[in-house]
Amino acid sequence: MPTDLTKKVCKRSQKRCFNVYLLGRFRIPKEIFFVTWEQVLKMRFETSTIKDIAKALGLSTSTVSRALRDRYEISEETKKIVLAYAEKVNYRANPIARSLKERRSYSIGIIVSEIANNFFSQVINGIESIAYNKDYHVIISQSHESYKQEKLNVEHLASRSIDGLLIALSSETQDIDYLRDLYAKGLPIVFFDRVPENFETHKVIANNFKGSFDATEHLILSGKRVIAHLTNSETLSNTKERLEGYKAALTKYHIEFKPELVKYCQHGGMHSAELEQAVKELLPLKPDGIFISSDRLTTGCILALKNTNPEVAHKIAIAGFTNSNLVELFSPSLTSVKQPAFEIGQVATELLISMIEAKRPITEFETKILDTELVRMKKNLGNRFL
Amino acid sequence: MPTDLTKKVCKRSQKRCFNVYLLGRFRIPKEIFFVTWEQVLKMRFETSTIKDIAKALGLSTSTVSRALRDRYEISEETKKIVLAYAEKVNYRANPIARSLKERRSYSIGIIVSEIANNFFSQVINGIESIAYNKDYHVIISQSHESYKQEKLNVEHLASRSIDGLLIALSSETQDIDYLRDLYAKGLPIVFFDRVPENFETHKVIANNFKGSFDATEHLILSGKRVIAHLTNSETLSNTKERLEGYKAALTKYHIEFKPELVKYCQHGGMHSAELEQAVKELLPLKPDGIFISSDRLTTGCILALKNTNPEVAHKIAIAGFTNSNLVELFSPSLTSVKQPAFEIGQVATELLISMIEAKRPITEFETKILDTELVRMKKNLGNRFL
DNA sequence: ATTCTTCATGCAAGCGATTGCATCATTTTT
DNA sequence: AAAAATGATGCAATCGCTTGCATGAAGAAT
Repeated sequence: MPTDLTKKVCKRSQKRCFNVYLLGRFRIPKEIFFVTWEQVLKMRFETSTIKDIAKALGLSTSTVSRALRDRYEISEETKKIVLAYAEKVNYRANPIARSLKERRSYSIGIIVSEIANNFFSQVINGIESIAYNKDYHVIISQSHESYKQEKLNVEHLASRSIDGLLIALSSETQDIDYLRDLYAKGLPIVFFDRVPENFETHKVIANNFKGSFDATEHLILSGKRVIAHLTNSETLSNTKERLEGYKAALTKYHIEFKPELVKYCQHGGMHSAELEQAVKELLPLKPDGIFISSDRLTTGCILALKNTNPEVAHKIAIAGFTNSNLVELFSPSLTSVKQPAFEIGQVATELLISMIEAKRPITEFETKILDTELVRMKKNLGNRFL
Repeated sequence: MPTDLTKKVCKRSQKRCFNVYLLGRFRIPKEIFFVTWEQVLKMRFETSTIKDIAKALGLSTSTVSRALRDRYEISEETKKIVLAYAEKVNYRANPIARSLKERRSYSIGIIVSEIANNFFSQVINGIESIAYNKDYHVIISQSHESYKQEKLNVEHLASRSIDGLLIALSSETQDIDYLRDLYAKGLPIVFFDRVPENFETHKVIANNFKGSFDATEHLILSGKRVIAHLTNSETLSNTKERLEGYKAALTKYHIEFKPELVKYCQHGGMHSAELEQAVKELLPLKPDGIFISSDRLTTGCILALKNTNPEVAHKIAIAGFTNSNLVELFSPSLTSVKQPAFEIGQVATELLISMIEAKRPITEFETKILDTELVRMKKNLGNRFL
């Protein structure tokens, strides 16, 4: 790629010729330019390689490689020399070369709907805490709750040779055959938060049933009787589980379950119109409490309430899943169900890495269920500042 | 790595022997196991390579490679055949191999303090929007406002052969020599939001001066006269610029600048104690307005106010930098300065990619300044629901 | 007809690291 | 003393892809 060279233009086709390099009118010895360009490339990140060390120490590259990896074949003495020299020249193994040779990249892919979502960013922190310790890198992608985007990202990651995948499905996703394909080809996958049925692998979720039960029960115990339920796409695993928790609490207190009080949001609250519509449909039923089943929906619903019906916004008790650390700032205030996001990330990562590093195919899979925490609304606070 | 083999234990040293493989008591022909293991590795991600295509089509790998890359040397006919076949077998170039050969990875590193911060997650969305289009991958790392972590992450990324780096410095960072080193070695770097002085490269920032001026002026025009300023680490570029904007607004309205009304938070509000301390020191000065200069500080300060001095929290007017999309939910409500986060990400990425792909060293650098937006508090809303 | 261009393709050398096996000197065992 | 085992190291192939250059055929220019 000798940019200093004029390439001759072919008279016939008017395209640039190849194999013919001109400097002015003279054919020139290419070496001059090639060497220059090569040097430029070499200079860029002039890091020492195993070869350099080998040459400097009068050893072979294999010996150096083995010494660096602390293999038993190499004598202690040699190891010491190699290690010392490597340290001196600040040698870093080229991870790309290693990946090529070892057919793995020491990186794991993460797919979440939005990193801006508190729950997911906390999960990611959990993932990183484990991954970095075990010397894995993480590559984060966002699906923005779109199936198409999700699939694209996963395939992009797969082509980048990730060693494993951690994924929370988008609210749109129904068809996970593309994941099955990759899984069948040997890509370890661990699902978290939003997990599919009929997919035999490790999964990590919050105790959605209990979280919902607790939140709903809390509303009931505060005297609410007409409790609506605003929730995510019907297809998501946690939507179902949370609905069950809600129902169970109603049952326990002998409150009749009314399907019309349940509203699903296909896009998980990505569009505010969706939420406003749901709120609009719900209000005529005069709910005195709403239980909301996801982070984005919770904040979105309060916003929608405030925007469309400010006069009732403060009269309806709200309990919802959210990992926002700003809940205390919200007005109207609410009771929140916090998922153990950080831990979910940690556990999922541990499972994934165990799969990646397993010597032989795994046949036993677990679904880990971690408890949620109910953070009750500070009652007085809520009123004092109203 | 033939795991099916028992390695004989050396009687002398009690270590496992090498070069000697046993199956039960018999020395066995190693090939059997090696082949098996190789096959397992092969099977994992059984993707077709250029070699496979070449063999199937009776061409050389060079021709296939060139055809796939649409080089002019190859005839249209051959290209068509190769492309069709590649499509058929769903060929994907191995990016690792390509990276090794080309000495670049087609990925760019991002360092932010927290992805959970709305500003940064929006920046990241902007970065992705450009990067993915140009076929670059992004790798996100968080410094958590720690210098040590930041340096570690940058070096980790660099060793992963990123092609370029987008970075917003942590609030702790003072010494950027490690970045200078990498830059000198040829790593393109673009700074955004928190940029260093004396570093000749592209930078992208918000118009911090004007943003601060506007916010402060807004407070003044609402009748406030004792306006405190809560801000980030004194060393950050935007801290200085925002302070200047604040001062300029005071000057314009003939309000005396009082240094004691300015409080710096070294850790950018990562520790709530830091904020509570600042609030505690500020309140005795009886401010009737506070201008806060960063996302995390803004929310953190309101929280601290509410927690420590709920009785005054609603009496002090607050204006602050924040990109939170939940501002409308906050109580007390506030006036916010929104940075053009998405655009900052886009512009920074475009600049970075232009550096990466530049044919020759760049000597002219730009600092792009994008305008902020002032979102005024909804006055009635603020009161009606109090 | 001869020489020069133009086109199309293949050869082979890397990129940096890993690793099976050969080699050889040195024990240890029989 | 001969045979076997051990210990330390090097050779060379390989991962998948890119690319400078050689090659050889066909067409154009002289």
